[in-house]
Amino acid sequence: MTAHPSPRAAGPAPPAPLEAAFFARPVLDVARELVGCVVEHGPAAGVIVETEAYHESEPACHAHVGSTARTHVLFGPPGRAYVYRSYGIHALLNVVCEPEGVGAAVLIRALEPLTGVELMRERRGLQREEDLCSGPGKLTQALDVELRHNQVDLETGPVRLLGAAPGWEAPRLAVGPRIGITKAAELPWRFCARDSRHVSRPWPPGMARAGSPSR
DNA sequence: CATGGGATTGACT
DNA sequence: GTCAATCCCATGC
Repeated sequence: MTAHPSPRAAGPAPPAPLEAAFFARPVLDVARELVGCVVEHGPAAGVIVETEAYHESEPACHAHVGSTARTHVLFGPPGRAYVYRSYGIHALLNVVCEPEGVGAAVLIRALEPLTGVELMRERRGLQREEDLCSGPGKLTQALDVELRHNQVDLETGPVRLLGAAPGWEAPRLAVGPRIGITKAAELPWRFCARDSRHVSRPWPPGMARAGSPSR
């Protein structure tokens, strides 16, 4: 608006899109490190505060049955979206991981709203910020992610996955079993930002915790 | 071609 | 705490 824009006037530089090489690694590493990264669709974006890992070697993963019309994308190039309909109602967003040929993905389970919060409120029909993206079906509604985004390249968009948000470079994590599954339910493959009020479910008391996203 | 099972959510007892 | 809504798709006849 004025003649002397300061480099800091617009806030920190937005993170760059994550590249395919980031996702072409063990799915557990990617699931841990995605906490703190940003999902963006047009004007709406949020910081990932909860993920789960899925791998073809265990039966909770859709890729466990092999490559079918539904699971084909899971075996394809890393960094693409796998979006499927859950319980006939909700679209759930995953990122394909591991090298091409290996069926694996990270489920994005919850976000902390970052931009476009009013648009999220309209889409969700709710006001409380903690209710907008605190679940895998909620965040897709808030970001308008649908089945048409299946197989989208998350580096180029329109739905994009960006690097760590400012201040989220190494969030403390809580680790525990995945939610809502009956098979391989014992594996501790769920990763949450510790103490976040935007996770899909309150953290059960006495559950194992870990301090750092990696190493 | 018929059937059944979900990586959920919101409303209700 | 319980439960129904609703649709994609894997499986089996």
